[in-house]
Amino acid sequence: MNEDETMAGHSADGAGQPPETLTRHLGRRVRHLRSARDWSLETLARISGVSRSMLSQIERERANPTLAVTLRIARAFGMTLGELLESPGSASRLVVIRADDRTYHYRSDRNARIRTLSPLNLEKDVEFYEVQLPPGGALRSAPHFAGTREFVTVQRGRVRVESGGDSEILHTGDSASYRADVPHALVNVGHGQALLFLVDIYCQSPVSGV
Amino acid sequence: MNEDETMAGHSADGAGQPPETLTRHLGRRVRHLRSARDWSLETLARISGVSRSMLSQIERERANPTLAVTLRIARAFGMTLGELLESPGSASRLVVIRADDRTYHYRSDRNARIRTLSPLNLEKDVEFYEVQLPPGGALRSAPHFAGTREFVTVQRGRVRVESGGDSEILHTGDSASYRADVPHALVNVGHGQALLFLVDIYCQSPVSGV
DNA sequence: CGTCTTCGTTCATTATATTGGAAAAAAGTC
DNA sequence: GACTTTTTTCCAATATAATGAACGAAGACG
Repeated sequence: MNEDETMAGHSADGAGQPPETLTRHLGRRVRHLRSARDWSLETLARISGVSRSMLSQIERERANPTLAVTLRIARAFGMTLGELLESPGSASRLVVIRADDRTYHYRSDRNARIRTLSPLNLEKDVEFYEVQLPPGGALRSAPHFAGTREFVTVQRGRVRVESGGDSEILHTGDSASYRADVPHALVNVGHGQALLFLVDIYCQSPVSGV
Repeated sequence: MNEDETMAGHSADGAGQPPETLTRHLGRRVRHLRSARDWSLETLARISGVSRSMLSQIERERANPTLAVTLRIARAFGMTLGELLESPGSASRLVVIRADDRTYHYRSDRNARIRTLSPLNLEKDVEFYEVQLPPGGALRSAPHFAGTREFVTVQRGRVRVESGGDSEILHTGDSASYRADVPHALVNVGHGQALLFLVDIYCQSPVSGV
């Protein structure tokens, strides 16, 4: 969620990485996946149709393969290209965030109180927040990088949700999804404190296969 | 969220595609993104550092670029490799789900009551649910495809969250994130009704930049 | 131990990606 | 329309991806 400067540190970073890191990641990943299956380079070569040499080079981070070669490798592991190139789910263990853990109180001013419900150490593809808006309080956001969406649900109160030119009033129990790659806002238009749960989604849904 | 048979239709599809389709998709996408910005091949070439010739070939589906070249193009558009290779986000507009809309009441039995908070017509990369568990009620799930994670927050009550071999008790206001690609469960261990908000994440997080 | 097999790396060759400049096509201006 | 400019495509040259065969190391076996 990239709401305002107060949250700058939490925004997804759309900046890339040097190609070296990409091939480094790929190399490590292929090596790991292959080991996990107890396959030799020869076995993977046969299954994937990519030469042992190339696989060896990839694993030693000496290669910059074409998309087609990369896809063949992905398929050999029963994965899409996206799955191969992305991080494995981190060894995500059960991580608990306690109600009183101040680390996750992200913002508390006269406009809004926001508490992060998702761990700070996860990559920022999806974020989860509890948002409390006092009467008249608002959470306004600049557009975010392309494809970003939000889900919100109103647990208490009455809130206007705005996205691009659209807006709607949400009552308690109502939910909404909307684009967050355009200016957007949540405004408490009721008389009491509003309580919202907000999901920010930065990742794109996969193309079939990639 | 793919919890039980009652939700079988909601899982993400990981199937692949032939290389020709990959380069076809890429070609069309690059052409479209470039047009949308009103950039010439020369402009994109300058920004990306990939030759005009290569870009032209890519757009005409004549090229099988390396990962490094593809990444450079993605960056020129301010995207990660994953974003370039994946479908554009659907034309997500503001969509509201009302508290009393029965369409989104997903399950209501003696173990759990679940209401979907995200629209049913979105691709199933992230789903958002309200879950009510009566005392002793439980929501048990089989493992899900690799990389699936969940976030949960307890709005009321006391709940045990289990994932793989781990488990923790969550009190009101507590949150957790955990792997959902292993057997997992949410169990109401308190004396009253528990109210949870649950986020299911099917998409893989991008490698930084990919 | 010696011999054989498997495995990963090296190396030279082949195949193909990528480029820069020229040519052709398209667009813009008068 | 003629002319100029811009854009895209073509083409040959260069760079690099990808290969198959050889090599060296490690492991298995008698």
